[in-house]
Amino acid sequence: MARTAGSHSGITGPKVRQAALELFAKHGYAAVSMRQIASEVGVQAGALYNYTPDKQSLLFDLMQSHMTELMAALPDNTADDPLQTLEHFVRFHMSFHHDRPEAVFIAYMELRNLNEQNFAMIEEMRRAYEDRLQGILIAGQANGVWDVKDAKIATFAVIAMLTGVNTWFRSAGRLSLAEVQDQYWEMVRKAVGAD
Amino acid sequence: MARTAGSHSGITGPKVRQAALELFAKHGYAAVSMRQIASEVGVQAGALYNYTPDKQSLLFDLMQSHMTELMAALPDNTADDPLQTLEHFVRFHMSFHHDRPEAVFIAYMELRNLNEQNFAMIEEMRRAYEDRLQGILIAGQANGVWDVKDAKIATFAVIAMLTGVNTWFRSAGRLSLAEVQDQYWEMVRKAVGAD
DNA sequence: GTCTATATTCTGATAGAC
DNA sequence: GTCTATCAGAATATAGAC
Repeated sequence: MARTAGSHSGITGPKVRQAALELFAKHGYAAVSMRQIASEVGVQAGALYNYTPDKQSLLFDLMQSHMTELMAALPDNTADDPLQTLEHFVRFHMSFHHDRPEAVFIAYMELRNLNEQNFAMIEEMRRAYEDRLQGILIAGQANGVWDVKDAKIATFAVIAMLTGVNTWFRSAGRLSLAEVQDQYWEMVRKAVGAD
Repeated sequence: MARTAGSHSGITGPKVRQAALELFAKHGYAAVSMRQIASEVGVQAGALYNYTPDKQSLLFDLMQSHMTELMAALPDNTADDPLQTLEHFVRFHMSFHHDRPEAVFIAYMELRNLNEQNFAMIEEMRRAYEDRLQGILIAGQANGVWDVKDAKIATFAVIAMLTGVNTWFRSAGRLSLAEVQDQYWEMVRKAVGAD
């Protein structure tokens, strides 16, 4: 998008983040230059440094925002029925991840490009999210609603299965997201041994 | 590892591939320079070009070798019992992927760094592999051994679930691979609705 | 087959004008 | 807040000596 030199849109900050999100998701953090991001936004490379101290912070901000939004959007585990709580989690995870494929992709692919301190912060947020599912699985186990041998392993299995949908699902395809959600929920329900 | 300048080990080719495998898996294709690979091997950067025409070919060779080995190692679907065939696939997938974490990581993470033609070749091999699992699921469905609504979706779900083990499993951890295989097989068996 | 040296282009980041 | 110009270094790949 061409811009008049020196003009002030007032929304350059968000545009920088959006351009970085798209380019990092498409080509990878290491393969994208600050000049490419600037070109996408419509400014010169130097102007980016009004919005981020460096490239690493840009990546971290994107990942941190994503994880914060994920935790904020996650419904509380307040349903009386563990089976219903698990179903809510499954459907929530699938729809949330479906809505932001670029951020999800970056969150999984660019962990190794975070510096040590930033990596630790993102990992902690990821663990907190996984703990929510693990808590649901433990609760249902305690109540005899289902039968999982090891809640931690089941947590990993379910999250990997659900997140994998992003690699193949396309809205224009054979099935709607709702249909895919139904089928994944059925597989999860059976996998944990619920009736 | 230091090397005497000009010495001829006779195994530089494999060492180049091994160094690239490790470095690409650890830091990502785009983040690794030919100089880094050369340094790991113990030669100067220019010498690498006796073994690969360019960096892209090095990546492609690693991924193609991995997929070729995967297809070659995959057992034929010749068991009489579909349930046993599926169990063999699950255990094979888990142990094969456990044995070569670097190659698996690269095969999943670096697809976007392949050029168009190389990408098409790798994708075709991946599809052939997925088709093998899909064939198993369709056969068991036809025989009434289990009940999967959509074999393609179940294929994606199972592969994502199994491959995800590589992101967390460590041999030194709480559980052995055999124990994890048992638990994943139980979850897969239940998920497809087999007795 | 490996070396050294180099061509050419690109990189993240900064300085100072406006 | 954005520009132009620039620094210092790193990138892939090649050429030619040995």
